[in-house]
Amino acid sequence: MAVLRPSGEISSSILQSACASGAMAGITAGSSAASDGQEGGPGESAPVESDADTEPESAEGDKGIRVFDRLDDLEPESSPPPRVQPGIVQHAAIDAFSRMGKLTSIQMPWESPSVSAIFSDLSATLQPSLAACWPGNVQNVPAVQPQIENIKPAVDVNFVTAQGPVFAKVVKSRQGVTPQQKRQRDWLKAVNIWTDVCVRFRRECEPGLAAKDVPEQAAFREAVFANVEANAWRYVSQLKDMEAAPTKAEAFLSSARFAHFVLGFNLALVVDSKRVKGVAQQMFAGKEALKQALPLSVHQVLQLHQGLADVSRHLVDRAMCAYVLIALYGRARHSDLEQISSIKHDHDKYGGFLEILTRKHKGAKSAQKKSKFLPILVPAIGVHGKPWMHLLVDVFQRLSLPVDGAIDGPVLPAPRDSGGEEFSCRAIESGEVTAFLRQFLGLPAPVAGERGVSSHSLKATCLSWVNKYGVSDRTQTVLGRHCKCASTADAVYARDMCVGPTRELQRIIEAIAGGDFRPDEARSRYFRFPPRPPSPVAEVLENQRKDEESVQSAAAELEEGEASEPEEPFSLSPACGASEQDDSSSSSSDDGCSSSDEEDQPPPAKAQRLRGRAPVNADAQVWWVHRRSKMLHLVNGQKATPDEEQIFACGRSVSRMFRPAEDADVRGPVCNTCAKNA
DNA sequence: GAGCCATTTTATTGGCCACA
DNA sequence: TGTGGCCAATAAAATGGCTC
Repeated sequence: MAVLRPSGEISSSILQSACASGAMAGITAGSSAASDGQEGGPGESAPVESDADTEPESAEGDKGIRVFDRLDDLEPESSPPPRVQPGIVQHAAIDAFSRMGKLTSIQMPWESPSVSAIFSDLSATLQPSLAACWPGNVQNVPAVQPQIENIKPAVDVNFVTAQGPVFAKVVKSRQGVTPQQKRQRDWLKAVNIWTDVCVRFRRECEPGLAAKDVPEQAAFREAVFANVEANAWRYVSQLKDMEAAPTKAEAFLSSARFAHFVLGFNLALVVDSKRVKGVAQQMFAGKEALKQALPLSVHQVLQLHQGLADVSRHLVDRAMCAYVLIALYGRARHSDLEQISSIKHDHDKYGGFLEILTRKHKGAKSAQKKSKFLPILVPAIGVHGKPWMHLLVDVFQRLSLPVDGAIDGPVLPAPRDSGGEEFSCRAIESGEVTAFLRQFLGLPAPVAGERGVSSHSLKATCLSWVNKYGVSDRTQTVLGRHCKCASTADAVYARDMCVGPTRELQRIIEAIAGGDFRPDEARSRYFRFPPRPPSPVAEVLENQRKDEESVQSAAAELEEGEASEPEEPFSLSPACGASEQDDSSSSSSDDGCSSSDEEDQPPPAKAQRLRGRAPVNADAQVWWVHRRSKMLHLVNGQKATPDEEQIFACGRSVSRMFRPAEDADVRGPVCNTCAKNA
């Protein structure tokens, strides 16, 4: 009897029940990664329900829940199963079973047109008998349905199509589904599909278990499953001959691995097959070269600042400009801002940061990382040399959008109508941000094969600047918010760790504002020559600040005789933003503090390992070999500049661990990534 | 057939882990 | 510690279905 702890192992148990026997090896309860599948699913945050009143301990003494030991348990029983105590994961799995009869997306091999023609006379007996036949009390369990807001489509949108606010042209009319609800819906769907596969496999493919097994079906089963590796190889070979998408065979192998290692299908011959993997990799190597989103130019960022400050524009357009600037200066993915925890303001008209905390981000995969906040520090001074946070606060407050304290939702929800007075609970989507950027900046749609400017450009822009400016690898790594930076630090430490690099970014932004750094120019003209330190704008503002500080200090001494206190945080009142909008022509951050921060910084970390493709000149390819592993790597043999670091096509740097390959080396193993990128 | 929306497919990128 | 490989999350493009 499988006894399940209320930790969500029901999903694996059900799949185990569905899979265990014959062609499918059983899954060890409690060890299956399927139980980990709730990670990232709705079970991650929802508490497991308990019902101690109805759930006495099992005979084994485990306070678990007996759900289904075998699939046979799913057959109608004269007496209902003794106990059901579903938590959210259990609900999901039960709900998946309750929907089985509705699922038609999975086409079993014998249902394909060609094979079904052969077995057409068996259609009556091969009809999947998947009508739900669940124990009564299971049906009584309230299935977890996403509480989708406004099931009726929010089609109360009557967007202006001609001249009008940009957001009205790019924001789509969609159901108001929160990011959590969307995540839960996708998760349930995945559970449904895999459960469908498992149950139908067992019902119809295992000898003796099909409702009405017939000789023809058994023969077909034998033909298909007795030589599963050969069939898999024929399939991927066919994909290659058909010139299918380069990743399709790899995707097939990934599915086979999941089915084998997680669900317990006995597919070892497939996942270990050299020839299947070989064909998949040959196809994968045919992928087109990497085309990353273009970073925004300084001029385009200035346009966004202008849009935010332009009072003649629609408030929602200004809010979207502010959102884009937050993502840009915060080096945030669109998804990082989709479900934030809180916003904290720590800035004044001289600089500082907007601090956003989020727990839902791309790096949050392990349970440990999910428990940590990802701090996003946004510099308060823009490339126009002025503070801009007060405009953000002003616009958001006018729209009644939360901009301080706990948020627990998206930074910018999608407007519900063209009036921009109401907002849906759903977050603005990445596609809408991309469309807004292109519309607002007047950029044409990228030509086929190019990425152009997209929401990805927001994360890439500042990182491109710091890269061109030549800051340390550690600073780039922290600013890029790569998880390795926070892997050994708790949330508070990670937040403090970001301050120094973000100040460094602020100085780069000020250098751009002062004209000392021009990232959009050719490499040889990035920096002003001769250098002009410090910039007049920064100098004037610094003097202004010192003057004000001296006045405040003198006043404080006169009044209280106390030591000067820290500056007050930036006022969030609308009046503050409006009054200070125009009187500060430029600004700079506190360089004095940043220098001390630099001294406190730990020694630079080792260079970040680059991933993805590095450009390789087809006419100048040189193979190198790793001295120890004898693995061959490909490098572009022509440097753009003599001091340029050489990078392999796999993204690794050329080091003394490598040497140019000789004839004797060419039979050695080849780096798959280099081969793909060649 | 155009336009819109939802879904599916493909591409990108960072994390994690095994192994030498 | 360096290296290779796999997985997961996400973005964006492609596709399909529906309505007018």
